[in-house]
Amino acid sequence: MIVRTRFAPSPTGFLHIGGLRTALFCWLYARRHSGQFILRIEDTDLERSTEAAIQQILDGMEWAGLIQDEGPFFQTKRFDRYKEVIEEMLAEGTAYRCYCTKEELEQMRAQQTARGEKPRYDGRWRERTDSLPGVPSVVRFKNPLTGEVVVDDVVHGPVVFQNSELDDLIIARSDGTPTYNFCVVVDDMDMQITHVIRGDDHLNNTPRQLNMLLALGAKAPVYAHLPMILGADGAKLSKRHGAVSVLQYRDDGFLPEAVLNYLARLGWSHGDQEIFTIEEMIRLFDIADVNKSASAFNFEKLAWLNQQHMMHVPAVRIVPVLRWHLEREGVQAADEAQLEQIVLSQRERAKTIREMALNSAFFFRAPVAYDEKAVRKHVTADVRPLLAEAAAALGGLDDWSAAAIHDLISGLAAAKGIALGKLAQPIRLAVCGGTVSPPIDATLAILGKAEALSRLARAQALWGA
RNA sequence: GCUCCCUUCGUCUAGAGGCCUAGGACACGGCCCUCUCAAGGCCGGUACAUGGGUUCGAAUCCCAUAGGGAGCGCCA
Repeated sequence: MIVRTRFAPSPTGFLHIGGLRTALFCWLYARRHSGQFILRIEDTDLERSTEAAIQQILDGMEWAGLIQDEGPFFQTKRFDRYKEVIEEMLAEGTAYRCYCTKEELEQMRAQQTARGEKPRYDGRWRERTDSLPGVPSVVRFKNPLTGEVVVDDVVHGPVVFQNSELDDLIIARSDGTPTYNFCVVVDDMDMQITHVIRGDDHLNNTPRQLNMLLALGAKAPVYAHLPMILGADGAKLSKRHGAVSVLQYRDDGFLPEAVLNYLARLGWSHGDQEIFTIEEMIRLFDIADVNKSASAFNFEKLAWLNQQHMMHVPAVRIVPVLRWHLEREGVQAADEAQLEQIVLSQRERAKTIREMALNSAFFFRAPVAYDEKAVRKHVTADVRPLLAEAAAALGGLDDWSAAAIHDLISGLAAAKGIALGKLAQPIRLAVCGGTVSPPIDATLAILGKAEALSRLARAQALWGA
């Protein structure tokens, strides 16, 4: 059997972190079993689905690297097929027409609620064969009245539902269009989905879908219902904390592999390992090991993981991303080798690549202002001559490598009997404008001799050194 | 209201009856390293929701209770 999983978002909003995790688990499972991952857009809600949302989902999936083997399929393009199945069911008697008006149904529900019962359709048209001419009708699935349905869920274990709790759901609206639960069933059957992996908010829909699948003579897929992701405060994910587009994570400077790693570790683990490459996730991930309980989204841990990935991945992996973020800050950076050096020296001091870009802009723009307080503290009367001496010595340095620069500066500091910091900080201020940068030798080396010396000269003139 | 699901440090988790005076990670505090900021190393505190069983023995099994969540649409 070839494993076939699917991710089936509805384009009524952006792809957020919860959807991405569902997609990831589907994708990982398919990859691990050399199966196929199918992308299906569930756009039957014509009112709320938008073209922008579709594009946004596609972009998000691409950024994350979760590439489908088949699709994207669109349910709106399959209406003929759904209609065909509905006709079949009507003919076979597994579905029937119901002529209740919306008002009638509302009234029925109101009465049931008043009696403390669960609101549901009472089956008043189930056995009728007549029709009301001129009155619009819907088509309902004839759900079994007795017995039970067992959803043998991979993460939850067997979950039993009584058929008596289930009512006859509408599969075709009065305008003839099919409804969600029905489309899912037909699609999963037609697309030969073997493993349905989705959020556990769908667990309650599963027995109905299973009954329909059985009525259609299809083989039931394996189900796995994933726990939800909550906001940092433990409440439902909202726009305030994480329910933003996954593309926002790209814009904020996160690596897709870090986001995926973080998502994988939400509800799943492999011993004490925290950092996983994509390959490791594929090799080690199994839905059977997924937890049952919901988990809260923790931004700090994601940031930490992002930095871990930045430090572990080859620097060239980061270069184009850094370039992209620099450009968004209005900095044009052409030199590949220089960018690589920046990544190497900055990645342990930034949680995100955006932060790295912000911290590295000074390499491309000479400081226009200097941290006043720091200047007062570090550029004291006694160090001014030393600064001049250092600048002069650097001017005579032919080998502009970090090692040579380091030898020169620390040699000078030693000769003068002062701590390295006494000299490094003023130089740092002169070339960066602030007190934070990579080690001073690396900073100067990356800057280049000409640029470094010109910045030093400018600062000296300003400070009267 | 009814049905279904969930419950180990603040957070993510390990834990499949004795290996648990509950392990790891993020965050937090302290120390070390140190030219800044980081990164790194070491140390520290904090958790089995509650109550009953079962058992020689329970975080682990069973039952209640409590709390949280989902579903109950001509939405998906």
